[in-house]
Amino acid sequence: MNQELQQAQQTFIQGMIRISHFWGFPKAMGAIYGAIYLAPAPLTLDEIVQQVSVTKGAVSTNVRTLERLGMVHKQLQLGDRKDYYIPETDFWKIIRTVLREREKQEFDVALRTVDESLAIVNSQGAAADPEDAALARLYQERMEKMKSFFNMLDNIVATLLALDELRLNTVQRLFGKTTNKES
Amino acid sequence: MNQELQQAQQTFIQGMIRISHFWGFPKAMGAIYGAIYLAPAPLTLDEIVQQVSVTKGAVSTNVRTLERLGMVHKQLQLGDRKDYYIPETDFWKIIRTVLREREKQEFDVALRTVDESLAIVNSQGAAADPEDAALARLYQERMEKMKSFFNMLDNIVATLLALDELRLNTVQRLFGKTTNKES
DNA sequence: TATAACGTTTAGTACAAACTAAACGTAGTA
DNA sequence: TACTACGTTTAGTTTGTACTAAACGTTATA
Repeated sequence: MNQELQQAQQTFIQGMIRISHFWGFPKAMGAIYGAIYLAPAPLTLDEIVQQVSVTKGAVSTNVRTLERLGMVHKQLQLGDRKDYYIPETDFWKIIRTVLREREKQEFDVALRTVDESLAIVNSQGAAADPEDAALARLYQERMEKMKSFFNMLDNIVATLLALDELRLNTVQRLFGKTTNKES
Repeated sequence: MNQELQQAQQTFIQGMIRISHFWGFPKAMGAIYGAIYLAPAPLTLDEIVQQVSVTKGAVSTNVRTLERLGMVHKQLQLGDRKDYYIPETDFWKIIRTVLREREKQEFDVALRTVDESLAIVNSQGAAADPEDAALARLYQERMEKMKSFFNMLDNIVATLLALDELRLNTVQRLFGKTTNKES
């Protein structure tokens, strides 16, 4: 591989590291995905180790979560103990998997937590102290408001997840045309 | 404040802590927002310190970023050096501000980084080595693909930011009705 | 059966980021 | 003018987490 290509790859990987870090994922994870994404052929664990400078153990764990998120796929061959990794290049598919695996759970937790607090407020009858009663009403109102917001997010995500690839193409047509930032 | 209300508040704040942490914000930030969100009256810095158990310095810095994200608002009174904080309760407004302040920037950075790598690949003429030439083509193809994806995200975010509150009501009507998870 | 080539697990380390405690600057107040 | 009551800044500490290095288990191969 010549000079420019190597530099382009490294720059790209640096970008992936940054993005990964920003979204709260390990930096190595971004680097690894970058390497696999640009590879002309399926990569083995040791090849990844060589390309990004990270130990085998770290690559092993990171590549596993990448696979869990549907960002890479493992390819196995008979009579060969090596694992070969290829990138998932359909980013909409990735987003859907990540939403399902990671965000969805957390949305549900958020919903449940607010609900739990709300249940505590509701559990008490009319408070003796009128000041407490007013506070209880405020709590109910505010918590209900947040709850319905979370519910809405939940519905939006659920809708996204329900979209099949055909409809995603529609999204792409909707937002893809207006390239307002061409270089 | 009676027992149940206090417990409800604490549970709620715990939830905010968790959510904040999940989204990569400081935990104290979530707690502080939770306290302000449930307060029946504007809170001063020292009152916040008392409600969430965090030192004044931490509250000072966290409340500032909360204000920058449009999640709370500072209220000043003449002849009073104290700062009074009230919550922003319009979550769609918050999302728009956060997108603008935080994610938008990062989307742009991501776009630029990929663009930069692409520029390096394009800078070199046809490679001497045919293998390098093939690799260069792959890089171009893959990087272009990611670039257009980022561009699309950028457009979606831009569209969201352009939505005024009137249209957001439409979103709410669209996704708000189907409450599939009532408790 | 020993050896080499895999991926995984684990114990220890390094680092970034959030927090605490305290000093600080400033503006009202006696 | 000293004193008090604020919010902010800073130096130091803590903590969680991602990483390294190395041991490990397993499977193919000589």
